[in-house]
Amino acid sequence: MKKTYSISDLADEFDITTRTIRFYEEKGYLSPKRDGTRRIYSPPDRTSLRLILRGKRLGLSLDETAELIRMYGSAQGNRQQLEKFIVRIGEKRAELERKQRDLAVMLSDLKNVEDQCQLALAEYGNSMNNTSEIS
Amino acid sequence: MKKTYSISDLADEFDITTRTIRFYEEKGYLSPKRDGTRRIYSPPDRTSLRLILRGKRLGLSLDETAELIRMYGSAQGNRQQLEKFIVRIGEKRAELERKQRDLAVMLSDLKNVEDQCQLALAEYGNSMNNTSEIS
DNA sequence: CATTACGTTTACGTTAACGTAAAGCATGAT
DNA sequence: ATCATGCTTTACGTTAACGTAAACGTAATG
Repeated sequence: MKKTYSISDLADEFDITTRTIRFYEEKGYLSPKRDGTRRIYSPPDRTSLRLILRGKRLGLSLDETAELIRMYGSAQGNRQQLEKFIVRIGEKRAELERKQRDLAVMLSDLKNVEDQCQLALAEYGNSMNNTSEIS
Repeated sequence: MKKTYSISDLADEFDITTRTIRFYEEKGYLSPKRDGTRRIYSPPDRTSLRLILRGKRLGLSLDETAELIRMYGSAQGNRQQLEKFIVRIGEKRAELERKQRDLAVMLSDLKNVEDQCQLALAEYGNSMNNTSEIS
């Protein structure tokens, strides 16, 4: 049950073009196997792609996302390296947590606007009811 | 107490260049008053800039952010317009909520890596203690 | 009064992240 | 056999969001 995917399988699944997938490979963010000349994607390849697209949705650059993906892979090294690594993780987390706060504020603002709209709509509903009662 | 800001006041405060601020104006996302030829920014101008930068951090395009800013301003119009508007708000909210989920997953993944690192570091700490006890 | 600091406009340059098109190979269906 | 389908490489084009530089105005300061 070693499932594999063609390039358009993935393109369809993630709603992107094959050009995009080839571009990611060209830049070194994907390295699928080949069947002759054709690209064969494994489940890990698929996961990498998903992570890339997730980062993209959050406004990370491909390089930033690639760094995160590398981070997921390995928590190894000597003490010095580990300590530096933890600092780096902390920076990334701070960045993501700021995005989280930004998002919370935007969603709250948006909800306020939505409530205002609903109120205005309710007014329309009332006048409609009134006029329909009058007529 | 009608506070105003120069272009470099805002550039310093938000840690961007004056070029960036002029670019936003050139594209119609800001419209400061003028003192002769010099740009004078009001608190609302400053707020607009903050909203733009917030959107940018979340990976929104300037146009998308501008649409959000327009949304904040006005919940008016006839019933048809209000209904369309609410649908549009719902779409935006869905998009932002997806970002929220993406962020939660990334932060969780990052925390796992961090924990692994801490564990590895603790190992180093133990062997250090051991060797120091031995020596 | 020359320098320093801050502002202005105009305009060409740059980078990331793809889009688009051309030209060709392989394979299964009609 | 040829037609459609799906894959390939190569390569030039495009857009957003600024960077960078030139050339200039103005106002305070040593």
